[in-house]
Amino acid sequence: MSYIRYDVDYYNIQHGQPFAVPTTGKASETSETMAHIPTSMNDSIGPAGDVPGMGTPAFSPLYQQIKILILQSLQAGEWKPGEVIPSENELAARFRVSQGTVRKAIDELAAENLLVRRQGKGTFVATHSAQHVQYRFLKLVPDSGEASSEGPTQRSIIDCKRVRASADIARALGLRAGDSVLQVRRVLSFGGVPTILEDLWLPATPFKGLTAERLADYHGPMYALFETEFGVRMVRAEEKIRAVLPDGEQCAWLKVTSQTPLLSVERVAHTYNDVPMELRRGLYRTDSHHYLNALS
Amino acid sequence: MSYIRYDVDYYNIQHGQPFAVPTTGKASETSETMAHIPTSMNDSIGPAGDVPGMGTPAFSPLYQQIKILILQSLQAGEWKPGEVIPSENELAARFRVSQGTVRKAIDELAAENLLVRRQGKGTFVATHSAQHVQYRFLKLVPDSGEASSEGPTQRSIIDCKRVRASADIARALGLRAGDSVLQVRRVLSFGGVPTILEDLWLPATPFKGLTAERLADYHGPMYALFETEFGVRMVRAEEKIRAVLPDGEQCAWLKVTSQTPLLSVERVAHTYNDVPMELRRGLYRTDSHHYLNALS
DNA sequence: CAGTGGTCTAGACCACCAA
DNA sequence: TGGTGGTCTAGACCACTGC
Repeated sequence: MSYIRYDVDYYNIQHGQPFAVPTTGKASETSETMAHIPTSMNDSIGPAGDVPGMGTPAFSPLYQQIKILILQSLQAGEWKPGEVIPSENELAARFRVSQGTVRKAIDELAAENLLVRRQGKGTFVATHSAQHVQYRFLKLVPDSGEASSEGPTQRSIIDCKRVRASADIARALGLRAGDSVLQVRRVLSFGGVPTILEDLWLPATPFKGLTAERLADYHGPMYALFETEFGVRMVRAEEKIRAVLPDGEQCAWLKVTSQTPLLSVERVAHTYNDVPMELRRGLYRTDSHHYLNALS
Repeated sequence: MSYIRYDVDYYNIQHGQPFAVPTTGKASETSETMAHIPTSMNDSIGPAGDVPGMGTPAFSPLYQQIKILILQSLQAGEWKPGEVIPSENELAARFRVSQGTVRKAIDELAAENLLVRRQGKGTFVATHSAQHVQYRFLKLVPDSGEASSEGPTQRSIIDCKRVRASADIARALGLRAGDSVLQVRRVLSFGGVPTILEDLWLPATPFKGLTAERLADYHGPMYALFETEFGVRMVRAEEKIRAVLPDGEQCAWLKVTSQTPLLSVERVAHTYNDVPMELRRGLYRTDSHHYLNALS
């Protein structure tokens, strides 16, 4: 019951007292920072399935609330990918909590790969541009040796057009069938061998202005382009993998026969708050590469 | 170098009384906690872990050392799968560190799925037997609905024999070619449809006494059997996935044509300390199932 | 009710980095 | 040298579980 005090939203809604107060007293009585929390974050706080009014305390630890506040700042673009965020002490002062509580919030965000800590330097917003995390979502690796030993990666954009979403594409992206989406097709080649054929669909609104030319001109991961040009940061994804045989057109692009089994990889990528922002259907040749997955 | 004072006294580990001791004077004067270590234990202390001549890259935080100690107890079977381990306070007393340090060690072990915390009850050794974590390593899921909606899972052991390891199997298991291994073949069917054909190889020594009959009699995940009958706990694994076409025998077992593309999933599973203990080659039908992978 | 894990705080010191 | 994250401690209180 007394822990309710730590739940910013809940308390805010019910009593209009918009800040967290330690039960052991002695904390300051005013908090400007907590005061401008938008009430729109109701939906994302607390354990799911909690129905207010029935005495169920929507208990959410302080550090979780801090985590959400940081998440909102990330989402709002207060700190951009690759930039430093304020130090733990600064954030602690801003949120009127101890440094240890901020630390725990950042720990979780770092564990989810949204932030990257660097001792002595600060905490940075994760990016798809950084050299050592390029192609974070691509699990296809060469059978032998390092990625660099196979020669350069070539990207060629085949197509980028505006189409109406079919039912399944709309469903995956949280749109309505017929809504406008961008459809991109490209081929990735490793050491001159076409290895990946991808079709991807993006909601037209956030990606307004994306063209095949811009895609072709950009050197670096596509997700890095999305970050810098459209402010869309892919944060999480899930893939459904099957074995398939290619149709005639696919054979041509990948230069394989119609009897060559391929991996079909359907990926849905999400931004913050699990909002789906991309559907991608890839065909992977696995004659000299394999999909590598770690289980733990 | 200065942090070496936190290094654990390995002499005492051997005698069942592991604890951390200060080895440099400077900090221990200001550390009351460390100061109340009985002097009777201090006299057995050497310059622990400090390798003369080389630099000192051997910096390991206290909680990492505690983590290793807990790991060793797990490995030694001091606590068995499904059992509770001592409470944080008990472990803190045993290792002569604060409860918070033990907590951080356990946090990491829980993040690696070696331990499971349950508020109010204790911390438990993870197991493959538990209902809600069954088939932790199996990522093949039905295309629609829940696993239970597809009818029962049938396991049939086709074969279990002792063979000499080929070069590649020996390499994967850290053995020498020609070493004795157990080879098991089985089929998993879902709702009557044969879906997974697996060959797996186990080092013969730790699995001495495993027979097809024992495998067939056991109801539950194979990894649970390994735990309870052979004391081998699989903790981590990695899979290499390809698309392939089956040969004649494989077609027969899976009841598919030779033109049906299948997922080839090669898994190496490891026990504690990353020791490989199983090589498994699976063929998955993906006509009504798919391999589901979460990226983050 | 006692015991367990979970949260929060405060303060100290260490390792790392850049200026 | 000062600032940042990283480690460690101590003590308080809360939430959950089972007797």
